Amino acid sequence: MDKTEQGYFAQAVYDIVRLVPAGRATSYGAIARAAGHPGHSRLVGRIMAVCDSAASGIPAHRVVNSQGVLSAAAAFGAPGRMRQLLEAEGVEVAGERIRRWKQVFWDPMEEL
DNA sequence: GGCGTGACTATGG
DNA sequence: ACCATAGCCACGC
Repeated sequence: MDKTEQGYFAQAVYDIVRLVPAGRATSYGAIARAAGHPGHSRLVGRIMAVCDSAASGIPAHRVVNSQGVLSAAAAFGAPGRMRQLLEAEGVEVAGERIRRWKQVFWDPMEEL
């Protein structure tokens, strides 16, 4: 995957994240698949790490790992910030994990 | 080019 | 439910 292709991929990733409804969340792997690049979940993570959600308006807090764990928590400045954003939308979080993950999970593929 | 690293995932104990 | 292992892929040194 060359630099240019990654640019388009990054755009696709951001577009998909913007579609995630408040109160729901999706995973890196699900996004990678929906963007047409299964197997690039780590790349999705790297892309999200530089998205600057505060300035871009991208709801990055609605992206967690395949188990519903807030693996990106450390990137939201103050500890507990990501969790706070989720709970403000009605998502219950126990420790670092989203409760009733199976129900909260939102699959981008089902919206196409 | 080798090697460690990371906002990942699936599988097995 | 928790931990280890093994694929995975792009980056930086």
